[in-house]
Amino acid sequence: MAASTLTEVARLAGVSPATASRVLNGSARTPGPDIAERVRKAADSLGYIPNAQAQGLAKSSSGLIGLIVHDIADPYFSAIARGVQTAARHQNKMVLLATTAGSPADERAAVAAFAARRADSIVIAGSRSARTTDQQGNAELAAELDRYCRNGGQVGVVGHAVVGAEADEGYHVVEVPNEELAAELARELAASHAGQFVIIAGPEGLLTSDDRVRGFQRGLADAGLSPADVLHTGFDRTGGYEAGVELAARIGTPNGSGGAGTEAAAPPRLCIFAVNDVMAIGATAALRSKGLRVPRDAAIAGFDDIETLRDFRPALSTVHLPLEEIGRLAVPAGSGHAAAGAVGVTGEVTLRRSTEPGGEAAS
Amino acid sequence: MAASTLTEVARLAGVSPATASRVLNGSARTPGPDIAERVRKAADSLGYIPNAQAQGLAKSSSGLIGLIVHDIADPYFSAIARGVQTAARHQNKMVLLATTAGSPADERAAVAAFAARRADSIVIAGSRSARTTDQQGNAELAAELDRYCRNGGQVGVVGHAVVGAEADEGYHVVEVPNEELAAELARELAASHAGQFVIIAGPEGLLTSDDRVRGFQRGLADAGLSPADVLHTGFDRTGGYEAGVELAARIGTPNGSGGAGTEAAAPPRLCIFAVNDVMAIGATAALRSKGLRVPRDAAIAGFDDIETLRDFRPALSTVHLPLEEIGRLAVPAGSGHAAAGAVGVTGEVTLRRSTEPGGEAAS
DNA sequence: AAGCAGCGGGAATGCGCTTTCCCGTTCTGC
DNA sequence: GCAGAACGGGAAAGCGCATTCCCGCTGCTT
Repeated sequence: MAASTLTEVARLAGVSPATASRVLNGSARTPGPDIAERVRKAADSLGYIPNAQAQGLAKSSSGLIGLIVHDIADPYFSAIARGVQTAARHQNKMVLLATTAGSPADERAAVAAFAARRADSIVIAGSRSARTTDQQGNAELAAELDRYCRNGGQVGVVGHAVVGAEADEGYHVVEVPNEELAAELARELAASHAGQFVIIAGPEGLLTSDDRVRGFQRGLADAGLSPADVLHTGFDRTGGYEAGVELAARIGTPNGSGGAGTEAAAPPRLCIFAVNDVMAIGATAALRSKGLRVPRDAAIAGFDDIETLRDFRPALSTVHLPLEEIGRLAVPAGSGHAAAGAVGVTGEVTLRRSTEPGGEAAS
Repeated sequence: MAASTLTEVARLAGVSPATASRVLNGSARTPGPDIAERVRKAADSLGYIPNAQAQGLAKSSSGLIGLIVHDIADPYFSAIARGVQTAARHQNKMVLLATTAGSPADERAAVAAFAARRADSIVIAGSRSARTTDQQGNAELAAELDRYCRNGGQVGVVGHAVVGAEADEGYHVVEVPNEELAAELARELAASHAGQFVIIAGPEGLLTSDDRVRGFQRGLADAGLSPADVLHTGFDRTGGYEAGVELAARIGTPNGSGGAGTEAAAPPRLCIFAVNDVMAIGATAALRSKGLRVPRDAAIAGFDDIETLRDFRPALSTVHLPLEEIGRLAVPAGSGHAAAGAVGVTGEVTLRRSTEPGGEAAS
């Protein structure tokens, strides 16, 4: 028993398909109430479900929003995805998901797939990469996006404009002030920390990471401090952990435990900035596994303010980002002319226990 | 400049649309190599992207997999979503996302929308509800699903068969042994805990929650203990927090802090089972906010083993569930006959610090 | 009373693609 | 050497729907 079609409904109702179509979708022309009723009843009794593909073909629009993320299980992306989903619902559209692990080639493929499905708009949430190995991929991605836009598609990008895209029409970006916020974080930390600063960064060339690093260094400079060491590693928990292991070695044996050959005087406490929360958590875990304690033996701060991590102890100092709102803003307005351009969001430096200056004293 | 069509490609290549179609999609009949080359070149130069809607319409299949979750930002669901996404990729299909907050009405609507898009299969990940207020909604959902299956759709359900669905063809469920695992958890905990047991459960009628509660009680009974108190609350962090506040009051002032009117002898330590990790975290936060410490003043265990929470301290005792695998298994096999039936996964009780018996003694 | 606007309904066309059917050609087998 | 098979290509018929155009009708104007 195949799904019933509009024609069947029309036949059952004793009207033409045209009329049936008119009553079942709010067309401009509304047939008489009696007929409408008949059609609706027929549709109901047949369990009629319009074929969205056919509708899309005829109207050339699909009610689809494409969403591209690196990894949907990453809390950063899933928070954004929630926002996108919310916005989609308001436009009553559905969201098509693609995960790409950040590979420009995969992203290009995803854009093409979305274009093939005639998605009304595309949201790209992942951080862009500027590595030379990705250069070609980025160019192709940009070309694909441009073509999509030229064909009337709308695209919203989180964070950074896609490298090399010629923002025609219908191309807008949600600007996240990563650099400014990181600078602010650095300044606030600098005010209360005497020790050295270290940055745990993502792979070089990952724009979001680079921005945050740059901002943090600038903030340090603003405070009259010299630049922090930068450790490049994976942009995830594992990366943070590995960097944490290295830093633990650098910090040395914690005071109080009877290590051999420890210096007599405690060195000034290290202050670690991990470019995202998940990395910060990983680093903290590594430190802990080496017998070090946060914030006693090292202060640590992250970025993003991931909700799931909010109950983590010591409470993680971080920069709050309105992730869900970012997701909402990233989806292009359904109706109306394409508002090309950029909207901004603001974050907030949120200092918590993990960078408490009193850390040295506390248990 | 509208997207170019197959016909344009064909014209440019000097062949018929039929031939062009045959070369651009692996049809059974492959045209001659010279012609194929010509067509491919034409397609390339035009930047041809096939219109998936039209293809779908013609082939009546869409390459879409519908995924229904309560909330994509919930780490439980996003982990499953990752698995689904992986499986989809292997079938090279795309996933369509719908979030419903667990409302059967919304789920029904989502299924209808998926059906309208002619999704090849649907995965329902959220826990089913058996509340009487949802009864009608559930029935409608079941009916919608049945219809979808009858029309050749495949559906995969995580956890529980949809109440009232008549498993025709193409309906399969990934069985999660919630009850057994909860029982096992209870038995293991019972072996080392002298104090009372309390369960923080989700809303009554939420099947996953009910199963876990039932299993835990059974495990307690197996160990010769009387049933635990059950607190029903929200199935999320907030619910856990609220329950935690109440339990904190029940536990009373922690030993050592100078509360007035504390009993002289420490009462046996409470052992709390929250039916999922996120709730357990919420409860822990509540306890902590009341000055209580885990596991010293209360032991606590969760369920799911959410990855993002793995660095939480005290490390949360829980039941590990292979969430990603569950997601993968939930998506119906793309090709081949619909393997109706059920596949099972196994979890593993994972005891960690939060229920350590030595908790009373440790700092 | 005749003419015209306006409306409710149907016939027909096309969206872009797949696929069946058909036809002309070349290759095979006896 | 010729019948028939096998093959390579094109014409055309949909897939299910929206929509334009058209037609007969009612109700109004002058």
